[in-house]
Amino acid sequence: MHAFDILGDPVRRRILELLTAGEMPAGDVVRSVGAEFGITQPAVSQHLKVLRESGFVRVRAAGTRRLYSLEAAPLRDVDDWLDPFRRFWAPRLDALATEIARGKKTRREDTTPTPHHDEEHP
Amino acid sequence: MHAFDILGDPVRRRILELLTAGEMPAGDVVRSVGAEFGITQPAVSQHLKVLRESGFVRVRAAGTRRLYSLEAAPLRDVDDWLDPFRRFWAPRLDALATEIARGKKTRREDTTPTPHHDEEHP
DNA sequence: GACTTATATCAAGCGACGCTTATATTAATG
DNA sequence: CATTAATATAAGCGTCGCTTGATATAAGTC
Repeated sequence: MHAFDILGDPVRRRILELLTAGEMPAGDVVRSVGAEFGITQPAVSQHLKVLRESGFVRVRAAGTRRLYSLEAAPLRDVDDWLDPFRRFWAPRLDALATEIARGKKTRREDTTPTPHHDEEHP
Repeated sequence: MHAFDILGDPVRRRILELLTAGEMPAGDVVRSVGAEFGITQPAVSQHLKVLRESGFVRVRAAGTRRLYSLEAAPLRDVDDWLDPFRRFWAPRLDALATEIARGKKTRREDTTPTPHHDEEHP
């Protein structure tokens, strides 16, 4: 299942946002998200499973609790996918800043951008 | 329909990637994507419709042709959604660089990040 | 104006996904 | 050891999105 399919679901997006605050037991996620979306415990648990199997989150057992935490990699992939599109709104010049900011490997030999659509119709 | 739902489909993602090269007639998209995914003209046309109605692309008529081009806004929204997660992989320090790079409006009063999971259970 | 080209729309089928209820599993607790 | 708490799994069902085949629209061409 592709990363974007995972993020297609609002419940899953919300779960990821929640985990931004740090590790959290499944029960807390269930209460929070369950209340917000009006869905049951199994429903949330299944979303957690999807997030687990797609590598978006990690689990750690603590007694009967399951502590979930964010896993950066898949989201980073999404971020990378966005890369070719950034030039459509990034102010230019900052190309370098972006490189630095996002810790780029190599990419881009600075071909003149040519943003889309150039009216020349008669 | 949420931006991530739009991007959930691989055909639509490919179309957007194609349009990265600039404005392109529907027919070209049909041939390119159609061949790559083995789908018909109506299929592609409907994906274009979805992209149109969700604001990911813009159309311009030129005779019987329809010239499609990228629209940055929705992708930018996705980029913005990723923001709270960036600290999970961005090397820190670059916070400033990122701001510059991504042309941030205001956001973030620089609260100490505190990346996830902090064990303190009794 | 008939014909072709380019593209959109419609109707229908199918499959996948998410939700629910019920139940299983495993750990803590008395 | 029986019971409760926390979480996961199973089975069934409805819905929704994707694709196809057929058709509509509209602009160029002869």
